[in-house]
Amino acid sequence: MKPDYFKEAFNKISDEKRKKILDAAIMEFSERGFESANVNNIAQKAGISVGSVYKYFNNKEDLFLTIIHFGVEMLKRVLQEIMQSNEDLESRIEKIIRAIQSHSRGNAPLTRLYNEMATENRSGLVWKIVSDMENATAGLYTTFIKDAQKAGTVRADINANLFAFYLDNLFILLQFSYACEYYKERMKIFVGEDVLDKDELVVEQLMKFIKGALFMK
Amino acid sequence: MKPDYFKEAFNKISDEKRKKILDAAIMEFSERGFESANVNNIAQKAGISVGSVYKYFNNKEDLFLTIIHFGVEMLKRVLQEIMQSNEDLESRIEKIIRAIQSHSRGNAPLTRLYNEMATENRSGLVWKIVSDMENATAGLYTTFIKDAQKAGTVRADINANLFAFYLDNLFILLQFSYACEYYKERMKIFVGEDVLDKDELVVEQLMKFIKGALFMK
Amino acid sequence: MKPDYFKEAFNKISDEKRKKILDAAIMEFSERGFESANVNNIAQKAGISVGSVYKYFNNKEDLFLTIIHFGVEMLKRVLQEIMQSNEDLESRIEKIIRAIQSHSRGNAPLTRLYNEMATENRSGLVWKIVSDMENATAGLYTTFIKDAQKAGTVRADINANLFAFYLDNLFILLQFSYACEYYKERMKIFVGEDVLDKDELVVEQLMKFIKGALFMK
Amino acid sequence: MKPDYFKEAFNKISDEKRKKILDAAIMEFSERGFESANVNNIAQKAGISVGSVYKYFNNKEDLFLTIIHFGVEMLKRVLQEIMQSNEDLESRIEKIIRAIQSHSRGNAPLTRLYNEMATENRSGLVWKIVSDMENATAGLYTTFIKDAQKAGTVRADINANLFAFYLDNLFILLQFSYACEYYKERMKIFVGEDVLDKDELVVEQLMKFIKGALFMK
DNA sequence: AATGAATGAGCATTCATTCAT
DNA sequence: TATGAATGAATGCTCATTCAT
Repeated sequence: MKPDYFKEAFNKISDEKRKKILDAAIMEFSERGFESANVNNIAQKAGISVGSVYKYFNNKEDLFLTIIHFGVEMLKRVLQEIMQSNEDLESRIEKIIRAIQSHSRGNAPLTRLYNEMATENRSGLVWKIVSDMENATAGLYTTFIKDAQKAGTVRADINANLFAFYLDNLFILLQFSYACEYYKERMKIFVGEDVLDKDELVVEQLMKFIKGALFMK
Repeated sequence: MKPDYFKEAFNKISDEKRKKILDAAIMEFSERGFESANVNNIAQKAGISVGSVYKYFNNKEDLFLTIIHFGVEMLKRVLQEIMQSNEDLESRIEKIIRAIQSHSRGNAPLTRLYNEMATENRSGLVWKIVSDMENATAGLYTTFIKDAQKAGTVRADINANLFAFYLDNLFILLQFSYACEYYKERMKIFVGEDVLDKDELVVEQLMKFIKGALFMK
Repeated sequence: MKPDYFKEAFNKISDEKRKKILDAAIMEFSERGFESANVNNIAQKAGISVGSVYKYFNNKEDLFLTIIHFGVEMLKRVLQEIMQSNEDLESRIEKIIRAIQSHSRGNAPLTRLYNEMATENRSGLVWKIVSDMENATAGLYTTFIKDAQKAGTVRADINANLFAFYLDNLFILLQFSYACEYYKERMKIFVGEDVLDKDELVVEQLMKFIKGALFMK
Repeated sequence: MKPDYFKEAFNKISDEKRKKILDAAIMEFSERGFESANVNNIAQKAGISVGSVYKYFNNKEDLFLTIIHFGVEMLKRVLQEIMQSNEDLESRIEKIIRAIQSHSRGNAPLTRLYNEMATENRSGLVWKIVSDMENATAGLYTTFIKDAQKAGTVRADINANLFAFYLDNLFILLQFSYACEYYKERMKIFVGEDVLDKDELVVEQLMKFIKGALFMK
């Protein structure tokens, strides 16, 4: 019933303090990776003592999981906002792409963490946190595609589950391409050094790619 | 002129020994990540002494880079083989997808390493190794799409660079989905627990997705 | 402005603890030399953890430099006390000789360190610490000799700088002869096995040697 | 009966090879000290294999002792040559001073080794090698002084043993001052930056110092 | 509740020495 | 006899975690 990875004490502190701790941890983990991240550093950056960190979290891993949880919740909110609107699938997809551009740029460290986490050799625990978001996402995308198939806008000869999967794959790598050094460089190689100044082109072409894949002609 | 990250001595040992060392390192690095990987463990698994490891490599990082280099070369070879065939774009894409399925399953640790590496906070060095493969891939895909556009099989109203990019994005995440725990779980959520037994379906649907995106109707 | 080679934390601990650490380090370094000295040993001897050693000092070298600094400061104090007295040159020299006898015996490990340090292949850093003491000593001796030349007690036909140098050379080797195994054995060969029980004779004869060299007849 | 620290095999190799090995060892030991000296390096510099080093010497320490032995023998020869001449004490002392200047400059690494060795925390073994030279030196100096006392050139009111000791102390530190970085810097502080260009002055003043100490007026 | 000094297990790396060839 | 690849014990240093204040 307490799906959290922090102790009661972390709930009781001021929002400001909590934010400072989360921000410090996000920066440290995203800059140095889980192993190299230094708990003492995080405490210092957050302006609290190490002792306090361990009053709020059982260990380094739980602090990491809390951050992940926090990031996932933020992403969830962004997605839900888009998904709750009453537009057609095409508009929603375009909105998601634009949201990815602004969110992964504005929350680059958090996005890098998502990449980090997917690598992490502690997947088991991480998975518990992320799975329900993936579940939600998967369900939503699949449902929308199925609905659109019934409505006749999306072609009927495709497997909605797999198409939802491929769609989300495109979204995930786009996210990384705006936030993670490695994928950013890779995108530049594919598209050109100035790709980061051509958001509109990226959206337009990705929409063409997806529409071609999904929709009736 | 010496693009390698190992010492002369590593060249002189038997192929069998070299393989044992590379395998041990691949396992350790892919299982635990760069930081947590233990050089003494690698030596033990490889059946040699730590001292020998340092006779072959200057340090842990160089051992890691050698592994990456090795993995990249292997991937290159797989791709080149496919690309040099004289088939049309559609067949080639299908071949790539099938190659991804078998290669990322057969070389899961190596593939996990690719994910690991893209995360690594030592991107600078890693990038030097991987960038030329990315360059080659990007060039090839883009050229093929442009040629197909001229030939009239691929629609003319798209930006070849970006489409090549999206295509490769799909490939990369497919790779991870067969090799990395996290992405494997995610794929199961999207497609179903038995997805790993449905390779043919995955290929067929991905082909539909891509063909819809690329080709004329 | 902070001419010290230790961290703030080393200032904050109790005098007793600080002394235990310095003593342990002096013993280890003087017994085994810089390279062979074992930081873990020092920690154990001092009754603290290795981690603490590194809370107090950035590294082994800084610990060594701190010890040297400490030894130099102690020597400085001994010399200054003697030099500030209002006696004539002859009395002062005799006092120095006696001070050397008691100080190098009472602080043998520290004195051995001085020898060690003069050898050390890290002279650069060490020199920064010791040079100001050497400067002070050189200046003092030279000035005193010049003054005595003006006063007519020391002969006028000598170069004060060089005579000060030779004087200090005698002092330094006397120091080593009471503290370092090698030089102690050598002294026994020159003077006899019982030389360590004949402090008065050593003083008396060294005074004769120096007075003959310096003073008018 | 075999007062050497090397194996038979070292006797059998060519003079040239032996010299290369000794030179390489002298350089390495004097540059880096006993602990930091690297046997593999020495072998490489000498153009032989490590295996061979261990064919010639039982271990690193014996190699070190052999070097010391070699250095001592060389010094002995220099001294004996001077001492066998038929001059008076004063001339001989001057000759020794000049010999120190040229020898410690010409064989700086060897001289540094002498300093190194006196520090070494393996004094026991070292002492066995050096003691007979010290014995010889001590005996010679003392005898000469006693003879000169009988002849009436050196004052009768001094202890020949102690004066010989002080004399040799001056010689030893002069040696170091020309060969060891630390003592060289110290000499510059006492005498001036250009002291190394003023050999004549150094001799002249040291002669004055010693003559004042020893001789009748 | 908060602090931060203290702990000590853990790991990368070096190098004297051995021994199969 | 000579080689040099192989060994593995040894050690400086880091950092997650604890706990006395």
